[in-house]
Amino acid sequence: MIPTDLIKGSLKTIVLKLLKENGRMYGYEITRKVEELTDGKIKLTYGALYPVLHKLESEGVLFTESENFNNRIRIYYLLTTHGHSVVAEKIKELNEFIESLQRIVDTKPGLSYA
Amino acid sequence: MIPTDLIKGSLKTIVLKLLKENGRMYGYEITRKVEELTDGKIKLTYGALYPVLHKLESEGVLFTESENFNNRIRIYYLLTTHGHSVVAEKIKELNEFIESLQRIVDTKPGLSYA
DNA sequence: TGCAATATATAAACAACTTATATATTATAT
DNA sequence: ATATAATATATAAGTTGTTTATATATTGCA
Repeated sequence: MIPTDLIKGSLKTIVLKLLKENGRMYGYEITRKVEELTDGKIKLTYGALYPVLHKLESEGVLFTESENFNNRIRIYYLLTTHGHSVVAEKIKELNEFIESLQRIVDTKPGLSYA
Repeated sequence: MIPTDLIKGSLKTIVLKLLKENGRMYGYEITRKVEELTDGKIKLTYGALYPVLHKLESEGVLFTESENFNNRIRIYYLLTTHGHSVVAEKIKELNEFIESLQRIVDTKPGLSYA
């Protein structure tokens, strides 16, 4: 419903925010959660999600815990100590972004009816 | 202040919304207006803005009017008839996106304090 | 005289995402 | 029995889009 190009830049922050909230999550779970929170309006693709998770891991923002669940491997992602401070900053930026977008979109369409 | 990667996907919609609002604008004016509306938090780069404007023109969403102002050429961009219906759709999508982001960011950080 | 602001534009390099593909298990429906 | 959907992770090629650097030119201010 919401075109993917709108979501692009926010993907990293969304992932970090969810991990902060839920302690630890695996990839598939993250996509489900985002769909649930947005009534199916935002659907993350794995081709975008996994590279982001791997990159955040290589940057020391996340670390993983592998577990066996019903003969399937589940890779949980968790925030590192450093990751916790990164999330706080990212969420602040996202809030500023949301505010800025609202100011742009909410401006009245001219006072033509006044 | 707001990292550019957050803005990326919304650039097109922001430009279209401003053109709808102001009738016609030139590139430099668009960057000024966005800075003004967001207290300097969003700064568009020309390397991103002009390709977007040119693409929208080639798609028939915008058309241009060149004028001479103080010996400088100003290229005004305006919405075509088709462009007007595109903007309406884009703004709707952006509003849905903003709502979705808010739902993700506003969820309580666990009921750990309840 | 030089710097900042105004004004548009392109190109090379880089980053990021989409689409397609591969693999494997479990549950549900037919 | 068999097929399909859901669960689950991952990579690669191709495409798209952005950053950074660069070019050009005028006006106003110090």
